[in-house]
Amino acid sequence: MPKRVVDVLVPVALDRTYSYRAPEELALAPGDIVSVPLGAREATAVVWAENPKPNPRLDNRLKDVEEKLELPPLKRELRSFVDWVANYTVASRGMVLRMCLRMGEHLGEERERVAVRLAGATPERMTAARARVLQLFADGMARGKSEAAREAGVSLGVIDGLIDEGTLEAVVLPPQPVAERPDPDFARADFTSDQSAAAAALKATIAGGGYSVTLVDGVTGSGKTEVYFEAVADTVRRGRQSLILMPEIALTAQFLDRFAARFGVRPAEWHSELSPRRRARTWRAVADGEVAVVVGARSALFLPYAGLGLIVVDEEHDQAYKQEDGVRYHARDMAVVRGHIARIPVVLSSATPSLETEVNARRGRYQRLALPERFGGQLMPAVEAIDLRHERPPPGRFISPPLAAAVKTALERSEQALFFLNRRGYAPLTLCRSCGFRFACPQCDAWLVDHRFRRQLVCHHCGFAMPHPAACPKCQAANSFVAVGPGVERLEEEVRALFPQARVLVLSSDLVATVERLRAELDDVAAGRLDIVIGTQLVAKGHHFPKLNLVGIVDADLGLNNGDPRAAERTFQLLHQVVGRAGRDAGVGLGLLQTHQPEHPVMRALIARDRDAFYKAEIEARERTHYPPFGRLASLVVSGADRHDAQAFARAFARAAPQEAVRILGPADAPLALVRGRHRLRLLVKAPRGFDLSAYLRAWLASAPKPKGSIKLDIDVDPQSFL
DNA sequence: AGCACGCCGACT
DNA sequence: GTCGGCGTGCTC
Repeated sequence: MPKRVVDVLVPVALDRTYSYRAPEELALAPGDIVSVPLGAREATAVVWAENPKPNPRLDNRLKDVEEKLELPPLKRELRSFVDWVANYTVASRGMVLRMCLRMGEHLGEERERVAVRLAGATPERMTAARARVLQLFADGMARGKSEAAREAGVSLGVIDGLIDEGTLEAVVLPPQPVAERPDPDFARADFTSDQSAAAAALKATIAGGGYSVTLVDGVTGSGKTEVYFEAVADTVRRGRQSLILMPEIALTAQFLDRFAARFGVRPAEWHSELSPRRRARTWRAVADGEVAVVVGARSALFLPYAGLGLIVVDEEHDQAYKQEDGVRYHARDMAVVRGHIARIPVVLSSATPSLETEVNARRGRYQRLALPERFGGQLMPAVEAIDLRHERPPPGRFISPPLAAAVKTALERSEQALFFLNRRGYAPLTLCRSCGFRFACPQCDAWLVDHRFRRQLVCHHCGFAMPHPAACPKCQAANSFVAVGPGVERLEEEVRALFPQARVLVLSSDLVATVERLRAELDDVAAGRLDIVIGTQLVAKGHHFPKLNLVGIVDADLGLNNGDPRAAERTFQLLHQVVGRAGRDAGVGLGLLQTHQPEHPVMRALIARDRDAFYKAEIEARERTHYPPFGRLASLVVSGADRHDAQAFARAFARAAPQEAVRILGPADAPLALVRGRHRLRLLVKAPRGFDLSAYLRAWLASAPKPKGSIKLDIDVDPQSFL
């Protein structure tokens, strides 16, 4: 009697399942997590299906399933989701499964947590630092070492010294639970009538528990979060799990505290910076259903929830939801898919919805809950343009006289001002005044950005960096370099010259030493210990600055003219968000946009505070050009070490395209034709709305030549970025 | 994605 | 003579 055979999906770059013999004693069923031999190694894999009729040609090649792991099986809901995502993104099912199994080293012992507490003996020598530590520990509580050092405001050395003296002792703590049970009734929200109405409507929508998509649409400060917290509370009451997706997890300490203020405890976190052990424990706790609420970055969408009951996508328009390497998926879109498969409600939240979501809401496919007012009666900031064609900054400067005057006034009123410039470093281009030489990256199609703080010229695409040379590499001229264009570091020089008395902080991702340090700096701003903040995108997100009343956008046109079909949408969303930082507690704020094109629909909509006008114009433009969501796109990027090989392959590949209702553009040089020493060509597939692009691409791949050697083909269904 | 197998350069 | 570079191809 031949053994039973099961088909197993292994988490490697394979689309197919492999068949294995199933030893009777393992009693395997679909979803079981197993260990199987794969080539020379062992792989943790998942039983995908029973195989009643194994291929006879495989008879003598079949291996046995090694063991069934002591883990909850993957539910059918998650398995269907894996199949769906793989099919849609044209990725292998194995690679999608891998995202679900990213649990790190789930086996092995729990590492001991060591804390310190008061042991009794007073130290022989008393110092001010030691006194602060003793005062902190006077309550008899045990604390983590670094935590204690931070709270007492001393270095770790002081704590260690006290342990050596026997004043403090180290104790082993029980493992910290992944998350405590949130209490849905911990704190009642104090709602405005708008919020109450929205919360009631949302609760009514999700009461049935079935699939639905709701857009919570409201400006920053209108209380969207508190409204969807009510949906989370109801989901907790029903004993189901909630997932809150966030674009950036590193910066959400404030968010976690807000959650704790409503539910009494912090939620479980899931993001790339979790330690392997914490990751493993969280994975397990999610799978066991011990965790009620997960707040996570996009990868949290692939966790094996025991009983998922709600998905919230916060800031649903954020670009960070698109995974740009490996399996290229959009977490917001896939959240809707998972919600559909799991038959649960999905909540999207945004002040500036993506065009896709806005169109779905207008068509009634998504329910819209509008929160038109700011919480506490604050008004949205006034927005004005500064026309750079008439109001020119002095030569080599970037702050126009009216913007400088407005900042001066704000400072005189003891208010804070923010300069927003979405460009890191000192200057985006350096050239030689005597011969015209420009510093370019040797392996990318990009200029090197001058980073004076790091004393380097840096490529923002591959990370290449070189010291700033003393003389021109081409004509040997000394002291002949000119910095062209502004970056935040250069802006800082200008700001310090204009406002020598002001306390200035530059916030830029490359200047962030640690997340802790950044949080401290953000707290300094919030507490009013700084007067002027100069920031990149980093300041647009997630942090509340109560004393900030003026926002100056140094280059509102930046990012508008790069040929990206989503440029207008992105610029609108970003500028809207940044301008919204102004005047959150201190009366009416002001946003000033320095622009060369005040007539542009983006600027006009921002100035008129007429969001609808922007959506109307942009929807019309997309409809006319058949761009998403009124048509579908896929991008195929061919790259290779040799330009001619890459070009030859791209052409041969294009010739193999099946003839259907699609238009194929290219191959043409990709917008960044050279990255990390690889030449890139792009094919763009434009298809009508509702066209099955994935099936088309799969058919194409099957009949087209396969990439060989260094040639690589990257497929991106629904591309977000055109760079 | 790993990992082995395989065929050409600088070392014990 | 071998160690090892990473190109190619397979994994039930």
